Amino acid sequence: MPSPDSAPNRNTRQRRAIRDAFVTADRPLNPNEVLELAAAGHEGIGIATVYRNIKNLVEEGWLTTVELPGESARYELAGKAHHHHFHCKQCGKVYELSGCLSGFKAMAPEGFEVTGHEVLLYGVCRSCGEAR
Amino acid sequence: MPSPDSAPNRNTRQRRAIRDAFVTADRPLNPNEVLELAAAGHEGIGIATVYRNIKNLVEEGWLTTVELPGESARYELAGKAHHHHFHCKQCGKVYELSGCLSGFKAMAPEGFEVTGHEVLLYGVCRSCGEAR
DNA sequence: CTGCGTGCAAATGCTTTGCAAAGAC
DNA sequence: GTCTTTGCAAAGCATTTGCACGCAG
Repeated sequence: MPSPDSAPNRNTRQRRAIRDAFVTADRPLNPNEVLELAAAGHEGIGIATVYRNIKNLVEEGWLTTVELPGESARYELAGKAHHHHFHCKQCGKVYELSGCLSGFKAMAPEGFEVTGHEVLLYGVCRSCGEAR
Repeated sequence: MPSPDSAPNRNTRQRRAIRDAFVTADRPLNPNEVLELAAAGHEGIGIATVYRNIKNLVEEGWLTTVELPGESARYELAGKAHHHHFHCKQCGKVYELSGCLSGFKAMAPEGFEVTGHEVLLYGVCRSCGEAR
């Protein structure tokens, strides 16, 4: 065992399909969405494989976890600029927002050190709004 | 069935214990914390009963749900003013904040209707910061 | 008394894991 | 050929539900 880390990480058909799903979708996906997207073009792919690869890609730093209150975890491509998300109450999809607000540190009481924040907007996305 | 709603809602020892737990703790609790707190002074109480009563109290409007990313749902007394939460990375406790920011609507793209938002601050709370 | 509420255990849904077989290199 | 990855099915957890008994009203 030379280097302590360095996962071999073979380039299988399934792993390729999963990565493609994220690149193509370009929005946070949960394991189930990944399964559907990855299984779409290709033949069958197991849900366990999806979970294993996602965990793997997160450890590699290729994906980051997006946790929304009350939802199961989703994942998106890592390396994007600081951003937050919009959750459509109608279709359930999650979109990425750009930009952010400042002044969060002022919300905490004295003596509390703020090291990060999370913002989530709820509402109706454009396609759902137009459809109504 | 005269009135369509109006749950009879009997005042049992267990329900009293659960309500006490929330009043005493005065911070968001998850079902497991409720179980421990409610079971503390009194004799045994079932986890199923905790879940059933929490769901009940939420429907009644006595509790509201507090969903934190990556955590199981917590609940707190309803009727408080609009506020957000602070999650201490050290001790894991969740605190209530007062105040809020404005300008969230501007974060969404055109065509997206924003009906609500959620803010969560992460960091180190006062007691953990002092202890260091 | 009359039923609602409780407790237990079984059911459920999502995620993880064990193991033998298939595939990457 | 060797060693990782897959697929299936079983195991784990947290939460929910069915059912018979117990307690509140």
